Amino acid sequence: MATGGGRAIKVLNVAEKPSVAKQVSSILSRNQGGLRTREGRSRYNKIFEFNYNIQGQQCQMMFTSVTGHLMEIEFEGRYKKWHSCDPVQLFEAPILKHVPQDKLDIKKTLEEEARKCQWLVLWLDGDREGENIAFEVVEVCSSVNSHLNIWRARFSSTSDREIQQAVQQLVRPNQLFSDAVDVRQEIDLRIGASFTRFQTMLLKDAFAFNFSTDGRNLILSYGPCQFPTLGFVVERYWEIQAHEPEEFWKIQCSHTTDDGTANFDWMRGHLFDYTCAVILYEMCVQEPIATVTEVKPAEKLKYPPYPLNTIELGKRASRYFRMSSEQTMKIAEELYTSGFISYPRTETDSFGPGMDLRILVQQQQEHPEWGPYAQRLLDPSSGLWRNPSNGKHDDKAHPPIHPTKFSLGESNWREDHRKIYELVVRHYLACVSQPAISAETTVKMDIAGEMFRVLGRAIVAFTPTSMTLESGVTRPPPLLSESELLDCMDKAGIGTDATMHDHIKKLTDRFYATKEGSQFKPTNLGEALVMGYDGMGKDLWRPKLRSRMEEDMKAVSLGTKRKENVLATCLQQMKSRRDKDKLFEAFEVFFDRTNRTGGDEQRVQKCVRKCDVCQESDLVLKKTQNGKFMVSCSAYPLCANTIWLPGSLSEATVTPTVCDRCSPGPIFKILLTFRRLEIPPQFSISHLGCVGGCDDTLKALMELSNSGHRNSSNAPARGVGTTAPSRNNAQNNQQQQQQPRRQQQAQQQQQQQQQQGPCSFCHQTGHASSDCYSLTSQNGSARSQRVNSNNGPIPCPVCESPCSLTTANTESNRGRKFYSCKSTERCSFFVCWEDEVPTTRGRGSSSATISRRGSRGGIRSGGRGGANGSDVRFVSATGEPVSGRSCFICGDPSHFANVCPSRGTRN
DNA sequence: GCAAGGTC
Repeated sequence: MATGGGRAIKVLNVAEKPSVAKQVSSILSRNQGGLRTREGRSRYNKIFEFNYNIQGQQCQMMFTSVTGHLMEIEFEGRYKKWHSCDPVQLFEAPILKHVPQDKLDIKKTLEEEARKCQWLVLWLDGDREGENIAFEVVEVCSSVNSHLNIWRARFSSTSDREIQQAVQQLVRPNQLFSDAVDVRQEIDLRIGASFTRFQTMLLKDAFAFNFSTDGRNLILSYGPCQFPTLGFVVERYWEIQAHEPEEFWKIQCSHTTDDGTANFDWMRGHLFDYTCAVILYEMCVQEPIATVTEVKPAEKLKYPPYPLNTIELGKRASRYFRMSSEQTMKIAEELYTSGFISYPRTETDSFGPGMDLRILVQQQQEHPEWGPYAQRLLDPSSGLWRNPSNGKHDDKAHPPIHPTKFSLGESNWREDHRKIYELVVRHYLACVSQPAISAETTVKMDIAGEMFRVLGRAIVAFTPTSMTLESGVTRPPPLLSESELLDCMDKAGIGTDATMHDHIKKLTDRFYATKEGSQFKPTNLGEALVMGYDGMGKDLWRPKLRSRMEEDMKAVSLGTKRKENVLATCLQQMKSRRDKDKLFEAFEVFFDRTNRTGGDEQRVQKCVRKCDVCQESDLVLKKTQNGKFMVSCSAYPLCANTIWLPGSLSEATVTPTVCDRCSPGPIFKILLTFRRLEIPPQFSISHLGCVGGCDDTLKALMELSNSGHRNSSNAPARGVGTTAPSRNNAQNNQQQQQQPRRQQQAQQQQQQQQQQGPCSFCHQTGHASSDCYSLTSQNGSARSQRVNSNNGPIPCPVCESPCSLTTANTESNRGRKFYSCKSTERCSFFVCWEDEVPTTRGRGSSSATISRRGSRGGIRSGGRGGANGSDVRFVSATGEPVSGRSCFICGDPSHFANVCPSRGTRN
């Protein structure tokens, strides 16, 4: 660094935001003969002036700021309009970097000041974006003063020590860090703009969307952050949809004394196998003395949270107040600008060594609610104080969010300001506190080898007051909450702490998701988009794409990958991913088609005749995306004249042959090719047809198609304005969407069957010939098993389905036989035999069928219920053996325990 | 009319 004693040089200092310019100026100007402030061209970005000595060089410091990025990138003029080019061209279209209109004031200030200066010192934040902004400032300043000596101040917080150190150890800006951001910007712009234009223009008019856009223009945007965010919401929704409730069983045990009731948890949790649960339950009721094996008093410490950063603030505000992350940031921003809390956009969750943490507590002593606690914290005799533990995040620019000024609540605060301020204060007080201590006693006990546990009770030995076998069902997870969503995004590196809430808000703004309380539910549109992109490549909506990009950016910033290579590879990969068909397929699941041309619906389009309705345009042959052919007016939607051709068509081509019978002409004949299996045998698969009315063959086939012949189109043979697909209104579509998928499938199947007409084999309705029972019986599957029961599994006495014979494998019940119906979905037959299966019922299988299920740690559910006159042995609730048919819960001989009214009848 | 990232 050049040094010298002589004349003072003029130094232009630029910070990323006005607050930093002010803070740094006030630190550096201390004891330097005063700080002067003057206005710049931009009303927010003042200029501070003071004298300072940098390594022996006397400097006249001018300190101003920008407000984040000074420049933006955009496509060259001729590519700006949506219809100016094929969106795919945006992958290569020239890009310009320029200072936008609203930043011109700042640019002017920089130019004016730079002309006067010899040095430029860049005080931008210490991250990649900061480095990129630094180069934007360099570009503006160098353009008016090419002799500037350019320096970079590196500081990780605005503490006095850091700032003093940074100014004495100036370095050069890092071009590689800045390059990484250039790559990110270009990729985001090209991918975002190209995919957004592509899918908006393709889909917007091609489908009838069943929601209101509140008068706004519908934009189907794609972005490398917004899509993974949507993906998290949709993925959870699909998980809920796919959940199949499964029944489980658990032993509930309690003990009541004068002090109250202690409910013990079965340490197995629950089992999915009723048979096994019954065996274990029986063992317990047979030997009901509970032996307490362990009484363990323990002191539990609840540690304070890490210091607060933006993501944690968002998560906590959502959890405590159900406040959206967007609203939280807005309020936090307002509290920050009015000086009550520190800068709210920070990753940092640890306090640096320079901060006076006690002063912040002292400020809070007067508060009526938490003031007394703050006083105790400061009292050394209380032993409450503890230096905060540190998290692992540090953005090197800001401290964790903390209160900076005391307030009892300001007159202009709304309830949300009060809540967020209180959250920040309480979180801070917690951070500097000792852990909370709670006393907890764990009691473990053993009943017949089964372990139970209760927390917080001191019990020594006893007989359980009640012991029951309870059933329950597994439940799906809840919809994704905002707090969970922020967590998912944080873990996957989607967005930054300052932009996460924007990506979340975008989901609702774009009608991709709705917010119910604090939970997100995808709309049909959101689900359709993710489904479409899933077909194009799962990574397009999963967080991996962004993570991979992040890795590449990191490599660019370290110099291990070249900027140009990363850009070219990434864009090339994305360019090839567009797939119209996949998007159409997905949207057709959720929405009805319009006849407006949004996409490439008209794969075949040729004039057949002049339209006989509007008398102006042509009737043309069209093929829809789902393969149906129609002849319709090219003036649609002004004229809706449409003739639907048979659904059994595989191909159709307009020929130059003119019909010599129909008028007014010319009417061109269409070469029709049918699918053999879908038309009656007497018809030829190839036919030169006429839509003018003379063609009896075509009429017959259209008639068949219309009458619900197998695989026919459901659309009318001819109609005006009635050309919509079978799901013909949005409300219907909406209702359908709300039903579980399985139910929809069943309904669709039923509808298909109704449309199919009678089975061609047995001439009965309700099924297709491919599913005809008369065929399956010939194949010797289910029916032959029943017919041939002497050699096969034992038939269930209730429903005749095969039954299984299970041998218990528990230590004390090893060898006991359980006989249950395999059709557990439909039949509840279940019975326990003391000895072997009665020989009169045929030969039984001897293999044990108990199998463990890994993920749930339970055992597959078996049969249940039943009332059969066999030799059954059960025990009563008091432990006495009950022979014959009695219920072992209440002892009533008229029913079995599994249908005992005392615990409710199932099935 | 499009992205994501700064910040006021």
